[in-house]
Amino acid sequence: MNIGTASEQSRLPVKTIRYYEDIGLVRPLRSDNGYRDFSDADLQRLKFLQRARSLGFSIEECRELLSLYEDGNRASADVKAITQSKITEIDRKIDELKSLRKVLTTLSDACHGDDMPTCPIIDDLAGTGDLDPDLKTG
Amino acid sequence: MNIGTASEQSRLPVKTIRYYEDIGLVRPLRSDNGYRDFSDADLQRLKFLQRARSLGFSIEECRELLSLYEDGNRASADVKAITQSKITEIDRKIDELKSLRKVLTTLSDACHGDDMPTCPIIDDLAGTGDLDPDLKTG
DNA sequence: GATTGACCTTCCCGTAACTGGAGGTCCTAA
DNA sequence: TTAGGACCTCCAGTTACGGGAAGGTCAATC
Repeated sequence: MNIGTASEQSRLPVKTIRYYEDIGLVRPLRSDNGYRDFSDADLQRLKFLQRARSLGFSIEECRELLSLYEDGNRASADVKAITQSKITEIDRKIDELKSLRKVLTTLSDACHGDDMPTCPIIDDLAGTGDLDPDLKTG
Repeated sequence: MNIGTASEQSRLPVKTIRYYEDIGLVRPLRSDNGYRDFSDADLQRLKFLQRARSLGFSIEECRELLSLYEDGNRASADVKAITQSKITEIDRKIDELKSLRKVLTTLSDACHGDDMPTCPIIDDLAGTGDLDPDLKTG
C-alpha cells in the first residue's frame, strides 16, 4: 500500500511515517515508480509505534519495544521493566509539576490582581519578595 | 562584571546567558576587549530570568514578565493572568500524565514479568490485546 | 493528447531552549 | 615567557516532527 493508506490505517501523519523510515523504525519496499510500498507487517509496526508513542514512550524506547515485539524469545520481564521505568518517570514529572503548581498558586493568591503595580509575583521573581522562603528552592 | 561572575551570581550557565543575549533578553555593554560587561541591572534581569524559568515560564512568557517587571505602570492583574494561565497549563499536563500513568499501570499489573514471551503490554501495543478497551483512547 | 488535481518524491528550514565543541583571543600569575 | 583559564564567535546537535518548495506520477476527464 502507498503511504497515504498506511497513514490512514495507522493514524500517523505521512510526515511522521517518512521520519520513522529515516531513523530506521520501518523499512518499506519501493515500487518501480519510487513510491514507498508498505506491507501488512510494516503497517503493524506503524500501528505499534502509534500506540506506543501515544503512551509516552520515546522513540528510543519504541525501538526497544519493537525489537522485543518481534523477538519470539523475549522475556516479558524486559517489557515490564521498560514500562515501569516509564511509570517512575511519569511520577517524577507529576511531582515536579505539583510543586511548581504550589509555588505559583501561593504567588497568585497573594496578588491582588488589580490595576495597581504592586505585585508579589513580580517581587518574588525579582528576589525582593517576602513570601515563604521555602518557595524559593527552585 | 564579566560573564563568569554574572553566571555565578545568577546561577545561570555562561552558555545560557550568551543565548539570552542572542535572543534579546539581556543587553550587556561591551568592554574594550570585547568582553561582555554586566551592570547590576543586567544581573537583576538574569536573576529574574533564572527564577521565572525555574518556575516553568517559557522564554516568551519571561519576556512578557520582564517588561511588566520594568513597567512602573503595570497592572498586577496582568501578571496574575499570566501566572494563572500557567497554573491551568500545569493542571492540564498533570491530568494527562495521570491518565497515561493509569494505562501503563494497568498494563504493567497484567504482565507477569517473567522469562516467558507472553506479554499483555506487547499485545496491547500490537493491538491484539484484550484488556479494557477504554484504555485505548490514545 | 493534453490537462487537471491528487498523490507521491526529496530536500531544506524551523521549532524550544539550550549544550557541546572547534578555533581563536585575552588576561593573569609564576 | 609561558601556561592556564576565561573569554570570544560560529557551527552543529538535541526531540520528534511540521511546513513548504520544486518536481515526478497517476487516474480521470475533456
